[in-house]
Amino acid sequence: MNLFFNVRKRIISCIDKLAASEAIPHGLALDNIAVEPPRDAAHGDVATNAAMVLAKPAAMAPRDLAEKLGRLLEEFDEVESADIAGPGFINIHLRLPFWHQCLGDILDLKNRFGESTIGEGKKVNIEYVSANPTGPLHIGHARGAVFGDVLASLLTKAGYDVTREYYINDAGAQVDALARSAFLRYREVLGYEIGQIEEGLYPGAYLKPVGQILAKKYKEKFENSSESEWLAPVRNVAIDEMMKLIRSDLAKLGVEPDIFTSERALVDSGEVVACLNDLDSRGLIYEGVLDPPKGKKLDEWEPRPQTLFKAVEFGDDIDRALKKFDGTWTYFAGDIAYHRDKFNRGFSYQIDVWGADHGGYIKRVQSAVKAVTDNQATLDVKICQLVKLLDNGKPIKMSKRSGNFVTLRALVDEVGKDIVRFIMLTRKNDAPLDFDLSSVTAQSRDNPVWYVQYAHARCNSLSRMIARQMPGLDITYSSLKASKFELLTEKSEIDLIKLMAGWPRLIEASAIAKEPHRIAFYLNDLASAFHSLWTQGKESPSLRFMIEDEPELTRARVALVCALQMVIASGLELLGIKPLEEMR
RNA sequence: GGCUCCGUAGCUCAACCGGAUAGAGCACCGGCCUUCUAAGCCGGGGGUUGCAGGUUCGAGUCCUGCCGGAGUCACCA
Repeated sequence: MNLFFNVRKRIISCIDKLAASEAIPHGLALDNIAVEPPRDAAHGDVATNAAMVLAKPAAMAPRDLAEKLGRLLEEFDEVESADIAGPGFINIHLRLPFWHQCLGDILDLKNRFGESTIGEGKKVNIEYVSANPTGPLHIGHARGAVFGDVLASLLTKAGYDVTREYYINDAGAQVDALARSAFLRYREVLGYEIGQIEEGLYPGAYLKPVGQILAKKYKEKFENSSESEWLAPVRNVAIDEMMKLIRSDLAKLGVEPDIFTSERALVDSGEVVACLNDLDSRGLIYEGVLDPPKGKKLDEWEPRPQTLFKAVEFGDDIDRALKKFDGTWTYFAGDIAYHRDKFNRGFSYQIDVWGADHGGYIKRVQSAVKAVTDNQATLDVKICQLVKLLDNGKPIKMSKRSGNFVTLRALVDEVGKDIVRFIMLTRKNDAPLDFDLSSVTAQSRDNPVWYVQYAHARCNSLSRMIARQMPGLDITYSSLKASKFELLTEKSEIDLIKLMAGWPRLIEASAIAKEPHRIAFYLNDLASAFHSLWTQGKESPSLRFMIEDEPELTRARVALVCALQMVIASGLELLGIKPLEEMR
C-alpha cells in the first residue's frame, strides 16, 4: 500500500539478482537503504541511495553500481526510467498507468487508505492529560489532551493496539487541600462566614456546587467535627466531582480516555509497597543524604537522611527520594508503581505525554521503568510546550492562583472543538504555541483550519454543480470507480495523485516519530494543491473539473476530487475533526 | 551552576529515524474576478540554518565546545 515500500521491494529484488550473478557480494546489509520521495519533484517520483550505501561493502564505485541497479529496475512495467544522479542516487520515474492505478486504489479503500501494519498489533499505552483532580482543565491541558488523543489515533491507524489512559493523582497533598477547600464551601452552604480563602487552598467558585452536594449528603454531620473525621469522606466526594468535571471537559474536546487509573487505589491495594519491596530486595533502595544542588539555593538546604532509589544506576543524574519527611510516599514512588502496573498489564511500550514543566522528570521515570521492568519496557515521554493565549496579538493574562484562568471549557465554547484540536497541532509538540482567539476563526488563507475545511467543502460544491449543469452524468461512487482514469494526463492532476499517494508514508513516518502535527501540515499541503488546481480552471477552461461536452473526462476528474475528499476527510477524522460539507 | 528543549528568510514556522539547488505562509512588489465559492490563485525579491570545530561520499539533522532563549533543579504534584 505504501508505494515507497513496494519500490523498496523491487530494489531489493534487483540487489538479489546482482548478488546471484556474482556482480556484488551476498548478504550485504540493507538497513540503511532509503527509498523516499526526492526533495525536488523534477528528480523523479522515487529516489534511493541504495547504490551509495552498498558501494563500499561491494567495493564498487557508487555510480557504476547505480547503473547496474537502474538497468534492472527499468525492467519493471511501472518504471519509466531509472536515472543516475549526483554521487549515485537512482531517480525513478513511474509511468502514468501506475498513478491511475493509485487513484483507483484510493477510491476502493476509502478511509482505510493510509492504514499501515508497521505497528504489528503491538500494545501501546498512551498516558496523557493526567491533571490533578483539583479543578477544571485549562488551556495548557488542552494541548496535551489533543496531542495524546491524536497520537493514539495515529498509532492505531499505523497498526498498533492502543490504550488511552488517564492517571488520577488523587493521593497527594493536593487533594487534601482540595478537601479542605470543599469543606469551606460546605460550611458556607450551612450558613457560616468563610471569609478569605487561605493561601494554598483552591478559591475557585467551581467548588461551590461541591459544597452543596456535601451539605445535601452529610447535612450537619461534620459541622463541629475534627478534620480527621471529615477529611477522607469530603475528599472522596470532592475528587469524584472533580473527575466528573474533568471528564466532561475532555468530552467537550472530543477526548475520551479508555481507562482511568487511580493513584490512591495503587497505594491502597499495596501495589506501591510491593513494588518498592521488590526494588529493595534487589538492593536498589537505601537510606542516604543527597548532595545539595549545585549553584543556586544553597541557603535553605539542610542535609537529611532520606529513603532513596538508585536512579543513577539506570541513567538518572542523581538518586531520587521515595519518602517525604512525614513518612508518606513521594509522588515518584507512586509513579514507579504505576509504570510497573502498566507493564504488568501487558504494556511493554508506554508513552507519557507531559507538560513542559515536567521535562526535568523524564530521566527519573525512565530510570525507574528500566529498573522495575528489568529493561523489558520502553517509555517514551513526549513534552508539550506551553500554549500562549492571545487575542488579536495581545496576551491574555492568566493566574491559576486567583482562580482566574482560561478554562478548556471556555475556550471550546468560544471557538469550537474542531478549531481547538486543529490549532493545537499546528506546531511541533516541543515548540511553544501561540493560540490567537481572533485569528483562528478568521476565514482566510492564514487560518489553516478554515483553509483545509474549505478544500473539503469545495469538493462538494463540484458535485452540486455537476448535478445542476450535467444532470445526465452518473457520478455515483460505483460509476466514479469505473471511470476512465487514463483521461487524467495533466501534470497538476497527476501531481495531486502523487501527493495523495504519499499519505500512507506520511502516516508511517508520523507514527514512528510520534509527531501528529505532521498530519495537519500534510492536510494543508493537500488543500493548497487542490485550491491551486481549482483556480487554474479560471484561466484555462480545459483544466476545469467540469467540462460539459466531455462527460467521460469530467467523470474522471470528479473521481479525482472524490479521492481527494476521502483523503482529506480521513485526515480530519484522524485529528478528530468533522469535515465540513459547505462553508457558511 | 546541573539537566532537558529550542535557535532556519524581516515575522510565524516546515524540512519524512543523515541525502541532491534548505521549503511554505504572513509582510513587501507585480499580475488574475461577465465563467465550477476571488473566503482563492499565479509570479518576484528575500538565507553563511546562532558561532567554531568534528564524524563521512554527504550535516539544518549526529558528536564536542561556546553564545543566546525557555523550562526545571532535595522534600510539592
